Amino acid sequence: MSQRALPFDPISRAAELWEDQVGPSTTMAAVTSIMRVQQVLQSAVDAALRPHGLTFARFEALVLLTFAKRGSLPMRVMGERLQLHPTSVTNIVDRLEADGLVKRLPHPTDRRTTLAEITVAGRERREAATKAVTEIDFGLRGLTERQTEQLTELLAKVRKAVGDFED
Amino acid sequence: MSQRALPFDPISRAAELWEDQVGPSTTMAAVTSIMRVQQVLQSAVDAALRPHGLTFARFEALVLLTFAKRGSLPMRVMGERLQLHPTSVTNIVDRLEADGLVKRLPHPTDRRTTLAEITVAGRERREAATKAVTEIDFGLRGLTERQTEQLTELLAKVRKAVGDFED
DNA sequence: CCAATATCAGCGTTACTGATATAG
DNA sequence: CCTATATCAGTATCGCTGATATTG
Repeated sequence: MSQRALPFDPISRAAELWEDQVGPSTTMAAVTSIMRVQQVLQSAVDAALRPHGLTFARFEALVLLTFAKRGSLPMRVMGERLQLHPTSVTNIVDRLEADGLVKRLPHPTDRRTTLAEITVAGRERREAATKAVTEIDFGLRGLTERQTEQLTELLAKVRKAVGDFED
Repeated sequence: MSQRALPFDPISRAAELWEDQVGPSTTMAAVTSIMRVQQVLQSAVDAALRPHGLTFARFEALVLLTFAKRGSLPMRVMGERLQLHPTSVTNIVDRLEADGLVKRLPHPTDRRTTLAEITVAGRERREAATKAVTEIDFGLRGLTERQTEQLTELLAKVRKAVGDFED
């Protein structure tokens, strides 16, 4: 993150100037807002996870494996679900494996693919980490339950329109 | 970005499992959604800006300077407005200056501070880049004008609650 | 012969820490 | 003496490209 609070809303200010000098500002304001909030949430969550030796990306990977039937998934599938580049999956699993939270296993039938399986230590770490992030509400504040759901719904429209999923 | 569309909404799916096995999922779903959408927008915007030799961070810096009275601002102020770490400001201004889009100037009264001033080339580049990102609507799709405004409003609540600004 | 999976080396970007020089 | 501003060196994360080995 950084610095202190500004005495005005920088995005709203920028939107006014943009409207005057550039053009319609609705989209620009929304996009800038998402960028800013993401940054805030990311650093809040990372700070909460740091004592547990995890980043949000690694935490998400652990959660995904926790939910998997046998606690394991092909690395390709992990990348698909988490929207990660194949090399990023390799990197994240590397780090998790080095910490003993995940174990690489050969796929029973397809010898090209590698399974990542969460270990007992991984499940324990995931649980402690979950406690840490839920305690700070993932850094998200200022919204009612209803508004939080509204936000998720609006973002789902975007994700769908952008081809994140079909349904 | 990565890969193809999933046949289901991965966040909605994760929320169900989270609800069953972990706890309330409202906040988690919203935060994950923001992270995902930010990622999508970031890569869309960066792709549009790449031909212009800019990243979104550098583009934002150029826009900020465009709006400044004399086209210049102290680097500290830039960091404040853009919520950037001081070393990131140095880095970004370095790159912009190397491309001739910005020029460092001594502050007239306070000799500790350095001004970054946008050049004529910088203004031209900003304009071309603006065209590029507005043409793709900053990567934002699937929302009506009203919904886009709603999104901005919800995120403003968060930014305010989180101390991004006072007002 | 072609496609898929995972890895590796390497590059670019940004965030951060800690240290430093200069100036108020 | 203390604080503020900007920079530098160095580290970590992550995204991506291009290349490679292995397997289907």
